[in-house]
Amino acid sequence: MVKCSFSDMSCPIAKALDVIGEWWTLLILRDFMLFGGQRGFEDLRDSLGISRNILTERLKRLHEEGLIEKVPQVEGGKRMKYKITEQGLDLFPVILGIKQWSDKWLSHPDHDHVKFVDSRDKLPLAELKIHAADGRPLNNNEVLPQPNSEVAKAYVDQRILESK
Amino acid sequence: MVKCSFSDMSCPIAKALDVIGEWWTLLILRDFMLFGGQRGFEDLRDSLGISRNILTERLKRLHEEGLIEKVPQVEGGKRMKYKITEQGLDLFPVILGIKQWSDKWLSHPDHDHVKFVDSRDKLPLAELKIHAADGRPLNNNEVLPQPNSEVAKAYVDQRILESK
DNA sequence: TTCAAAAGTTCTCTTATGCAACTAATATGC
DNA sequence: GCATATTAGTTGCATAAGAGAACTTTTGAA
Repeated sequence: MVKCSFSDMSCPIAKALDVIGEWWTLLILRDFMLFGGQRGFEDLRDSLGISRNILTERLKRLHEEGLIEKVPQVEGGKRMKYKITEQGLDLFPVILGIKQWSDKWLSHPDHDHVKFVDSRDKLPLAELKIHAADGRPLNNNEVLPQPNSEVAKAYVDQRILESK
Repeated sequence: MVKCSFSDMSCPIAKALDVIGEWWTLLILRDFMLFGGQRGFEDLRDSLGISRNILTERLKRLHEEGLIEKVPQVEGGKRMKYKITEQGLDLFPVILGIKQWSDKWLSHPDHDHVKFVDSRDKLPLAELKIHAADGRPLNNNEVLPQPNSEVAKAYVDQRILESK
C-alpha cells in the first residue's frame, strides 16, 4: 500500500515524473526561473506559500537529483541558498509549454502575470512548436508513437480493434 | 489543513498544474498519446497499473476540464471509452519536453522504450527548442522573466541584494 | 439466455500534506 | 563582543490523498 513510485516503470516519462511530478516541485523550479536562478528557503516559502516541511523535502530531493545546488549566501559563509543547475534549467521548455498551454486553454481573470521574454529584444517568446528531424514544423496530430517490443503487441491489437 | 489547490494562484503555471499536476494525470495523458488518442477504462488500468478509484477520479477531472471526452465503444452503445480532445493533445509539447529531458538527464538501463516519430518520415522528432518572436533559437539562459506589478518589487529587491 | 468482461464503487489501511509550535545556527547592528 | 532577529529547518498532530482488494452493476457477445 505504499504510494506507487513511477521510477520502476521503463517509460522515461514516468521516470521523469517521479522526480519532477510531485506536488509543488514544478512550481519550485518555476520560482527559480522567475528569480534569476537563486533562492533562499524563506524566499521560496514566501512566494509559494508552501509548508516548511514539504519545502525541505522537495529541496532535498531536487538537490539529490542534481536539479539544484547549494551555494553560500554570503561569500565564504555557512548559510546556504539554492541555485538551479543546468539540468534544472533544462526543464525550461517544459515550464514554458505548460504556461503557453495554460494561456491558451484556461481562463485567467487577472492578466497581470509574469511573462518570459527574449533577453535581447525583451519581446515575448515564440510559441513552442514541435519539429521533424529536418526542421519541418509539425502539428500534434502529425506525430506517431513508435512502440517498443513490449508495448507493440498491445498497440497493434488496439489498432486492429479500432479498425473493426 | 486542506491540501492546497494551485487554482487560486494568479500564476498560469500554477493554474495549469492544478489541472494536470496531480499524481498519474500526465501519465494518463501520455497513454492516450501512445495509443492513438482512445482508451477504455481497463486499457488505461492495465497499461498504467493505477488503482481503479484513482483512475475514476482522474478521468472525471480530465473530462470536466475538457482534456478528454467520452465516446461510445460500440456504435450507438452505452459503454463508453475515453478520447483525448484537441485541448488535451495540445499538451503534447509538454509531454515531449519531459521525455527529452528524461532521455538527456536520467539513466535508462533498458533502452527499449517508446519513441515519438514524424508520421510522414517515421524519423524521431527534433529536440524541442525555444525561439524568440522573430524565430531566432534561444538557449534557456537567454530568457528573462518580465515580472508583473505584484512580483516586480520583490524581484527588483532580490536583484539589488544579489548585486551588493 | 447465459455469462464474462467492463466500469466503476466502497472499504480499509497507509502515506502525503498542511499548519503551528519549537529549535539551532548564523548574521547583523550596536 | 554581545544581544537580537532572521534563516533554515524539525517535530507533532490533524486531515486528505493514494493503494489494494472485494463487491456491484451494467452491457455486449456467444
